Amino acid sequence: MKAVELSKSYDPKEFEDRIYRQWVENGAFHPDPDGCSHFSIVMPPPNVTGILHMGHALNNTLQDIIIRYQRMKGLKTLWVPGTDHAGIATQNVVERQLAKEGLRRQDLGREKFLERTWQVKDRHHEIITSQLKKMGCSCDWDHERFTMDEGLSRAVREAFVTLYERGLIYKGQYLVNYCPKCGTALADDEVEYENMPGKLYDVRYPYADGSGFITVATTRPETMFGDVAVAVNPDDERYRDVVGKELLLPLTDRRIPIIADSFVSMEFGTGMVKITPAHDPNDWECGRRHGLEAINLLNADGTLNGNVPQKYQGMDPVSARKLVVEDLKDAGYLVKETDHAHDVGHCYRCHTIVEPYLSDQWFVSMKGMADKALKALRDGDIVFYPKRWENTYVHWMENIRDWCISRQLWWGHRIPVWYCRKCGKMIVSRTDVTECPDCHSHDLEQDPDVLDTWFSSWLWPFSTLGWPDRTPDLETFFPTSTLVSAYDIIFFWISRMIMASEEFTLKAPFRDIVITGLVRDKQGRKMSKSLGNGIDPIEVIDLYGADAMKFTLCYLAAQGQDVQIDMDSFKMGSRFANKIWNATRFLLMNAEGRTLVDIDAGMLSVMDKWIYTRLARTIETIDRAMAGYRFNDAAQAVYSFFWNDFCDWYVEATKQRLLHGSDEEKDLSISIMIDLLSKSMRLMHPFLSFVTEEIYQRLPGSTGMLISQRYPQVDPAFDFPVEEALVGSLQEAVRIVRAARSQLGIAPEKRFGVVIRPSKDFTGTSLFIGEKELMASFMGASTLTIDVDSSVDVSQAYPSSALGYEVFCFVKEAIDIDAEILKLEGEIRKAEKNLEGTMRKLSNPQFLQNAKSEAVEKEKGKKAEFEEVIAKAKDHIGLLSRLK
RNA sequence: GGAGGAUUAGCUCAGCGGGAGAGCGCCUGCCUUACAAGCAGGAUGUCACAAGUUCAAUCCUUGUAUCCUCCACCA
Repeated sequence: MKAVELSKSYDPKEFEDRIYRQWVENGAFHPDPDGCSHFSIVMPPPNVTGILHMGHALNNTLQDIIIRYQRMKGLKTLWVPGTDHAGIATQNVVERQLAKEGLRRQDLGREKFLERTWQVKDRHHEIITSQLKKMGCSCDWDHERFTMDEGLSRAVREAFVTLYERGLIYKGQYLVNYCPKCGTALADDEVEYENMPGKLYDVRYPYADGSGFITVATTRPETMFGDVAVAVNPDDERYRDVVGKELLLPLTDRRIPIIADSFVSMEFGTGMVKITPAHDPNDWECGRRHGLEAINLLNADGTLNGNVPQKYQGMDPVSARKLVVEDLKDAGYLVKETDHAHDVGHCYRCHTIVEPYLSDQWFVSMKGMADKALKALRDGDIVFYPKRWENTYVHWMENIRDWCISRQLWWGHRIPVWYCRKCGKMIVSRTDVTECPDCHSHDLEQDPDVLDTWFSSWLWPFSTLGWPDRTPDLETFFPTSTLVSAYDIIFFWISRMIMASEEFTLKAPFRDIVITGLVRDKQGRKMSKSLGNGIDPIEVIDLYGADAMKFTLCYLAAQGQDVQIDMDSFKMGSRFANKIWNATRFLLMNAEGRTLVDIDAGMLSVMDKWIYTRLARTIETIDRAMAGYRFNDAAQAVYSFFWNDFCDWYVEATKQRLLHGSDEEKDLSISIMIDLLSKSMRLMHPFLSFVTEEIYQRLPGSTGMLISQRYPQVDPAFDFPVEEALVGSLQEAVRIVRAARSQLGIAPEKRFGVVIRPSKDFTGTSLFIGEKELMASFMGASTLTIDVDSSVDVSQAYPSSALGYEVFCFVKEAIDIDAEILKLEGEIRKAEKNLEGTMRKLSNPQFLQNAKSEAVEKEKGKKAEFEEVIAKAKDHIGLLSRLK
């Protein structure tokens, strides 16, 4: 057989792109039509505002691992990729560009602005998909979607109109969170609160009848022009008599009443609150309870409007506050100001201070949907990994508020509502409307607002599969199997997808919800553009390769925990990929000219049996880990199997046979190794996709692509637990001699005699005798004698002990006898202490009664073990003393 | 004000009822014809603190401390 040679050093650049192209060209990412059952994932669509960061890399790495694993398990797998139009965020990007040219979006007009935004979308989309490909994501590109493509736009309209028809969408004037910079309403959860220093102002409001004044406390004196009352707690003894009296609002001459409402805290401030319904959510509620008017003070750009005195008009609230405070002070109304830190809402996109703003908006009524979503969890239709996120989910669902879905933006799905300019009729429609059904006028105007981005992404798991049509894809792949997402969008996205799915399809959108941690830098800070501490996945790939990145992330991704990394972290994965490469290179070198033979269990040596058994245990570990989405456990299992078991022990043990054996031995040996290597490639493929594919295709006997091969399963004919344990003893003996050599400072090239003296009941004696040469070579021993009956005189040797046997090294000249005796005495003390603990347990009747029988047996075993250690150590001290 | 997470080797983190682990770093010795991105050996831990449950606690319960998230919010 002519073996293919691997290039001398591992260079992922040489093959990663080529392999990816090959996968795509061969349709390897398409669902296997013959797959037994389906397995599907929809990718959380990245925003087209930017490029992918490490969080995306982690997220998509884990999805790719799951998908590749399930695909190799023989399932019909589909991974749907796509991108999100990200309304506010993308519009902001374009507006920033325009600002650099000194333009506003209004200067371009809606149509031109959208054209430009589509260009930005296209550019970022291009980058994002190329990044996903570089990472090796095995998503089905034929299924790629965009939240504003034609099909998804239709789904959005369908959802909107259906909800409207069910009475779950309504329009009205409400107090909403409003970002003056973005010029749009925001949903409650799009507001981020930040603690900021501020002042609490005590302001006098005089009675209208001139009989004195009361004092209110406020952090926002500039909103006083919108005050419609002052409220006190009805149980507040201090103010019982003043309820119902009228006040004169300072700086104006408006009269407002004092009312009683139990939301007012008696402890805070003066116990008197100014009620400004148009500018505070609590006041809004209070105003509604008392039938009070709401006076809006703001323009759409966040400046003060005509409802405030002339001199403040057009100012922004912060500057107006200063001036109002000055004026109050001058007029003698300001009693005092105290420092008062409080949380101020900011826009999650542009970080401007958000104002409560009274405006006409569209809302979705959420309560009923939340109940269904809660039921889905209770019924076990959805399961969170890790489980603790269920609390967060339940808490949010139980406290849900109606969702403001209209945005005063241009980029997004236009609200499918038309108004007749002639008769004023409102038409909600799935299709574009050109004629009023009532008055037949053609003078119609579509609602200028667009929908919240999340109103399209909450449909993602089924809209991407063809909903509202009952497509074959929808029939086959919905509900999807698993969702992988970071915890920061549980509310925005995950919860809402569950609600939408239950509402529109009567099913949960996915069963398993895998919540990943966030990627942080080594200082534990979230990676962000503003901090400049982000790591670019592409830079990692350029430096170390996609496999190195993927494997490292997987290895570090303990379920739900944040991962802290820097550029150097990826060396770990890189070294591992390099190790795989070189091990393969060695085997292929030795495959040159050999004839591969079929392997059956009868041909196996004890080391062969051992490594096959290690493989079986590793497969089990990975299956268990993957079933529970414990990716780090799976990564650890493949790492230690391949590196520690396969390379360090098995390949080393087999080298003699491979390099110096007979032709038959060489043929058999290389055949087994190629088989193991091939299985290892399958085993590792989900975690290191490129390098395993590249290697697999060069292995003799390989057919097709690795990506489409079956995942290894435990083969009972190649599972030898007894031999596995015996080789464990053999390894221990080797370690003892190596350690003795190292600790006694004996040069590597120095060879010496070793005697192993097994105890009578040791089960490994015949194995040791059979593998004498192998052990001697591992130990660097010149001779190895294994002698149960102790006919060899060991009085001149350096003694060590293990469970079941003793090891004697003939290196008398190197021994520091006194130091060794001290060491042995230490060992005895330690063993005696351990023995004491064990004896305490064994003499405790409660332990014998209550503990599991395995625990008792183990304890008995330990007793014998400690006794053996002590006896041998004492014996060895005797031997060493005689050496003096 | 609620909820959750973290606290284990110098660093980053696994483990989570029955004798403390990994990677990196460090020390010692080796370029042993796959790999110096390597091989062999080694050192390092009151498993945050305090009580409790248990025959047995790094692991379960409660409390404390420090750090970090999220949610709610009294002007």
